[in-house]
Amino acid sequence: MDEYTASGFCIRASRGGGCGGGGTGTKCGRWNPTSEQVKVLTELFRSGLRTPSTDQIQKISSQLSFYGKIESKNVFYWFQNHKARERQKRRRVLVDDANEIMHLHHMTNNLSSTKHFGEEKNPVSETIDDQRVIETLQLFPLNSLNDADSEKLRLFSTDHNCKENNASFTYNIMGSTEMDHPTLDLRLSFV
Amino acid sequence: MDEYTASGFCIRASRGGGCGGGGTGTKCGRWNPTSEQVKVLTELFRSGLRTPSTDQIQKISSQLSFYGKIESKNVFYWFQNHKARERQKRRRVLVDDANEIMHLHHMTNNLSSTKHFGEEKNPVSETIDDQRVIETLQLFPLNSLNDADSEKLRLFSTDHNCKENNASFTYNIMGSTEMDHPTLDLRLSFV
DNA sequence: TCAATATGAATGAATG
DNA sequence: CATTCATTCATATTGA
Repeated sequence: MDEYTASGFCIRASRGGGCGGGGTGTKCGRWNPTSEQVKVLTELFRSGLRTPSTDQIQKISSQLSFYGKIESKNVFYWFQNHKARERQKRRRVLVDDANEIMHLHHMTNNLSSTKHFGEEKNPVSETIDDQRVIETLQLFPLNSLNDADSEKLRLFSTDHNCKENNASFTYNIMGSTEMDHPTLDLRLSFV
Repeated sequence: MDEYTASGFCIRASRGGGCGGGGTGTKCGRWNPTSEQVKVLTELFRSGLRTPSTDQIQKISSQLSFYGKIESKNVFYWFQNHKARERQKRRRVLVDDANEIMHLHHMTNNLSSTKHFGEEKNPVSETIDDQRVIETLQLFPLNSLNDADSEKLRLFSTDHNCKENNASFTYNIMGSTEMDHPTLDLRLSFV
């Protein structure tokens, strides 16, 4: 459940508060890496370092302290976060790309080449002409779900045969008083 | 032009805002959610969804891409931000209430000792009296960690005494064009 | 035009 | 290693 872990309180004082001592004018609170520090860390990461050992962390921290205040734990966390986030990013990008391809597939199937005009768009990547894609999708008539879209039909069907089959993500037309779009079936989201 | 009057000192080079690395637009523009997308997300949130799992995020994103360009990342951030900001708001309200109660407390203390209600702290949350907790924690020595964290102890609380111990520094001046600082000898890091 | 605000994006620091 | 939270940065939007 939403048990709030009785944990981390951020104990930070306000800006410029105590934190005492600091000769380098370091702000109390969390580590604020210097651009040089980030540069070096990134370089290390790029060179293949992922999970530095304690010794390596110590050394790196020691060296990076040349550019500003730093602790070993900062280095440790930096690598942890960097690694995790790169992994996340990769995962999400992959899925997103798959989705986009699916959408483009649908689009081209539906529109059937009514877009020759303006074709001089740079085909470098699918990300360049975002606007166009967005417009296209937005203009895409929601009612034009003809039988060709078997998949979409299935997705948008108010059918409720997907009780425990979490594999299928179904829509559930809500009251539809003036809802011009299908809504997510929230029940499935809490499985 | 970019005069940051109050906060200023944004010395960090390109952290954060960078449009690097396969972001949404891949150009510096950030995701601009459609009203339908926002509507659906808000509905999900209102229905109790706070931290969707990765799968849920991907599904939501996939479905919302029907209304416009969107990435999993956007859904992820949306929920993070929404949740955090609701929490912020609530916390502020709580603090305000606490202050008010304190005021009332003072007043009623002067008047009489009628403070029977409100005595039982609701165990729901530990954040009721932030001020008090914060003060306590700040005074807390922070050394009282149990041996369960021996590993972390060894790593975290040992150094950060970045003195002039540069004897062990190993510099490797790279033939960089305008590198005004010494660089880490990466070879040391991979031993 | 320029502020204040809302909000998308990022990241440091944890926790399990 | 994954997930989460607090905080901060940056920008789009909006109001005066």
